[in-house]
Amino acid sequence: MNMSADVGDLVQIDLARVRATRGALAASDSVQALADTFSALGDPTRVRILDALSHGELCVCDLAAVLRLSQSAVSHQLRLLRGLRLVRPRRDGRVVFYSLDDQHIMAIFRQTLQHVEEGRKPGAGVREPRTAKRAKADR
Amino acid sequence: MNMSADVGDLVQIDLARVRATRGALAASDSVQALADTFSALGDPTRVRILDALSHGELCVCDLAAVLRLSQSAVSHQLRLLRGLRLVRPRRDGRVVFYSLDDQHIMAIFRQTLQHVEEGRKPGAGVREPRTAKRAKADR
DNA sequence: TGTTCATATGAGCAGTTTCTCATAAATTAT
DNA sequence: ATAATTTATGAGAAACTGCTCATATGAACA
Repeated sequence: MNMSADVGDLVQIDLARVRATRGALAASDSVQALADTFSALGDPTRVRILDALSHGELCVCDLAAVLRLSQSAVSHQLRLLRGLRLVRPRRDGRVVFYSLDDQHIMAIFRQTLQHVEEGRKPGAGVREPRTAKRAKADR
Repeated sequence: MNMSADVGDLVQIDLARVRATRGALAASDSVQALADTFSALGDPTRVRILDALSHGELCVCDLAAVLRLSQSAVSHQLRLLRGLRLVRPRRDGRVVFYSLDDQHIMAIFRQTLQHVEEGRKPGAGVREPRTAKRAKADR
């Protein structure tokens, strides 16, 4: 284990800037919360679930049909999304309807899509066609 | 392999709603792009990198010092973020400075934090303290 | 009460991820 | 050129993810 750049190692580190930046960092609570949430959004299946629900509530059963996934897979994912309050259940008899729990999410989708589109613009040629994530993507 | 709810299985599926919703789903390109991007944001280390860079550009070396990570780890993560055009490199001699490549990201961070805060509000008691993601979180 | 339908959950496998170590590549200075 | 410094990358280990299968739980109805 060699943390390489513990401030103090005599590398060419701009100590002033390092300390200043450190002082301005977000609380680790916030960092963790952000990562948890994005992590939940960082899966095609869950994006599709949220996208589907954005058009209105659906029961687990219909949701599975819409996305052509097994009921079990959908249920597992819903539990995760529920835990992060991204979706909300409403029981009606033996059926459970799910809906988006927070309109922020769709706004975030929109903005993120904007970021993505931004990249496909004429100007700057794409340096690296995103090989890294593609792996997971094409699974 | 039992896709359970292929439309046609005679379960209690609302065929009309299923088909309607299907027609309104986002293109799989967009879904994939969203998932790829969120996936990149869904890791504490990368969130911290972006947060640090949001205060101004930093060379790899300083960034590693700020976050107390190895140079190698930072470099690997930067490659990933670069691939998704979340950060951009600028070479100056043998040093490479990285900066945020898109202001959208900080806006997305802000909105996502809003979502998170929303949950900590007085009203609705937290049903499930986010056990699922905690695992990864506490790694 | 017992059966049926809808949803939830536990276990386990196959594929990914992220880190570390070792080493290559790039750039400046001697 | 050679050495020194900074960044990039490949390989491999340990941990994590998302799916399926099997089964439990919950609600409605005979």
